Amino acid sequence: MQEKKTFYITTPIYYPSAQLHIGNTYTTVAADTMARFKKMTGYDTYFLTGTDEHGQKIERRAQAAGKDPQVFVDKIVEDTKKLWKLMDVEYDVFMRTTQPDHIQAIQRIFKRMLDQDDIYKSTYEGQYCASCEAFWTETQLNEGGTCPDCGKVTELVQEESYFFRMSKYQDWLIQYIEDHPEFIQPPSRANEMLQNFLRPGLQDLCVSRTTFSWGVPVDFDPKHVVYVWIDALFNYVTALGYMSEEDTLLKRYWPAQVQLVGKDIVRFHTIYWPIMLHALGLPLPKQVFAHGWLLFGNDKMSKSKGNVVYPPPIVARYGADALRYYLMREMPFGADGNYTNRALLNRINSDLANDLGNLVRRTLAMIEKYFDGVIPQPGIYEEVDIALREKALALPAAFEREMDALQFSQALQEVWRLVSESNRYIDLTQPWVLGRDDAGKERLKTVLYVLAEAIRFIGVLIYPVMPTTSKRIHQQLGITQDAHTTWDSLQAFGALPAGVAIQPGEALFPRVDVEKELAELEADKGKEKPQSDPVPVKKEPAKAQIAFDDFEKISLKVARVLSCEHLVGSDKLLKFRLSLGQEERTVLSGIAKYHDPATLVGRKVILLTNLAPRKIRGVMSEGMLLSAENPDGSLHLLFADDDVVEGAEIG
RNA sequence: CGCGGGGUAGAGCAGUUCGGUAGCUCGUCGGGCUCAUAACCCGGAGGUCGAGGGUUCAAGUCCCUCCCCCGCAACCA
Repeated sequence: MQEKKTFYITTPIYYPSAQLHIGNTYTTVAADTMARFKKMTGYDTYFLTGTDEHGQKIERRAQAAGKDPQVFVDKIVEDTKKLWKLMDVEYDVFMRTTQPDHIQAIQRIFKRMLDQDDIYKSTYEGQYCASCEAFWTETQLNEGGTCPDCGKVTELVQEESYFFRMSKYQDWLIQYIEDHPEFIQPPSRANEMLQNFLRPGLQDLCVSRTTFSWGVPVDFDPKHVVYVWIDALFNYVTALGYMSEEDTLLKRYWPAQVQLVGKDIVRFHTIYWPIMLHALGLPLPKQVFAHGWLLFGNDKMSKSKGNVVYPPPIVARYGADALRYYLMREMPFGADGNYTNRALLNRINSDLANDLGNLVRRTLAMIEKYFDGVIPQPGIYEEVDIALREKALALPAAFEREMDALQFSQALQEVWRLVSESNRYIDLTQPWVLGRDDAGKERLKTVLYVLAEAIRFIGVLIYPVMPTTSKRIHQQLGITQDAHTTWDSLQAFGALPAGVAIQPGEALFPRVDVEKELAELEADKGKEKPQSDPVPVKKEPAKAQIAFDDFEKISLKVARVLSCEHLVGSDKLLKFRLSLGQEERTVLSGIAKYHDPATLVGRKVILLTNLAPRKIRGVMSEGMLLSAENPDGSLHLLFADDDVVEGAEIG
């Protein structure tokens, strides 16, 4: 049996000191897209993501929260996994540096480095801020030598530390980078490393700490813990069983084909990491790809600026696929990009709703209309048909070329060329004219088949980026066999089975009202508490099922607000005078904080009319107004359409 | 001279490796079509390609000088 080619891809392991945001999501979705693509094209694929859970910052955060560090990170890890699930990220392994097997492997690695004299014990000297318990370099300090974090005066402190002999390997690495231009991508990053760090000369790297204890203990010198460089970077191989008894995965997948990193951690992944791998006799990853950052508008995302974007509210509104598409399409991978809600919404409307969604819908609608929803058997291909067919057949190669270069945006652009061409094809062939007579209908069979087949191609190609939409498209085309949705099925134009009933469903991507959505997203953000659960859904135990008879006991009616005012002596209550047509009632409602009474007069509201009357603050309230409660506790009155007559029964 | 990235139509970007009529998306204006999610298709307007100088038959693209913006200090992608 022939061995499949392997493809190992990693994201950085994230630091779980706070909720992950859209930047982390960007990297991870990119890795997922790549992994799905490689899997689809026949590679034996392995995809790693995870969390780097040690270090002083987490130790302090946990302390501040009054929690054990492990408990603290467990919670964030749980949220992180939920986020990946929400984003349809299918990793093969979620690596955590607090796993026992990792800890043991790190201890062995540390010992081995010491034994072969790559690590030595010495003292670390630096400016230390006692308040922050952190070392700073001279250049990091404020003018006057104060701590950049808290502004207090720092002191020169010595700490016993283990050091890795980076300098020993620097010439080897310079040579390696020069000999392997593909190793660091984009190439400008390689320049940066060579100019700034490698050529000026590397300093030996401090690889242990004694100032905190939340880390992998150095087993032969227990007052030290292994510092992040070794602890975190080596996860990429300990996850495969390096330094354990079971290392078949390591043999199978290492070296990685691609390691994705943000531009801020390029140095660690292209200098320290390769040197340490080399020192241990391991091969280097084929490529370290540094992508840019997602900026908000032109600003850095920053909690203090209040512009950090979190995916869950976006996914809740538009679905994971829309966000995945935007992230992969909007900016070239490698350069910085801007995230704006407006750009996202515009992409959803133009690319997804207008171009793709509408193409699918209009095609299916015509198959429905002219052939009773059954995909027709094509006849002889004419010139226009052949032109579209050739474009479709040429697509996979172009797509693969761009994907292999991690140019997701370009790859999608290629697919959208076929989307456009297909829309154009409809204009050229004018199916609605063909449908008018029998002669035209023969020709129409071919036209609609060609269209449906082009859509099948599109469905297959978008799978890595939009897995759900891909499936929906194929479902709507009535495809039931997986063989018709594989990469190999794109070798021939015509795999779509004729004579099968299509299954038209909901619009793939409904158009959105940009201005309205922008306002609502903005409102969502105000209510959202970034430190809280990323899925801002209050989980209350579901109420027990009721019988219809139970519902029948309730009388809901539409009422018109005749007057509304603050109830004197209460800051919560509004006093309503309501008309139900035949009768009028007085009702109190505890929504004064969220509604201005003046704006409510004349509105149609929903009243629970048969609730037992109750005296509140001396006023008899005859019923209850329905309102909705947001997760933040705010209350919003529910309104009925103006067309509804007052007194109308609701049921 | 610290290092890197960038300055191209109203907006967002590609094109610069290996000089040869300035391109894409959105927006805008006009037309077409009516199968479709007011969607789709065609066409137009709109740019001294940051400034100046140089090389060349020819420069957004090569060379020199200068100006401006952004990162390298993070919420660490």
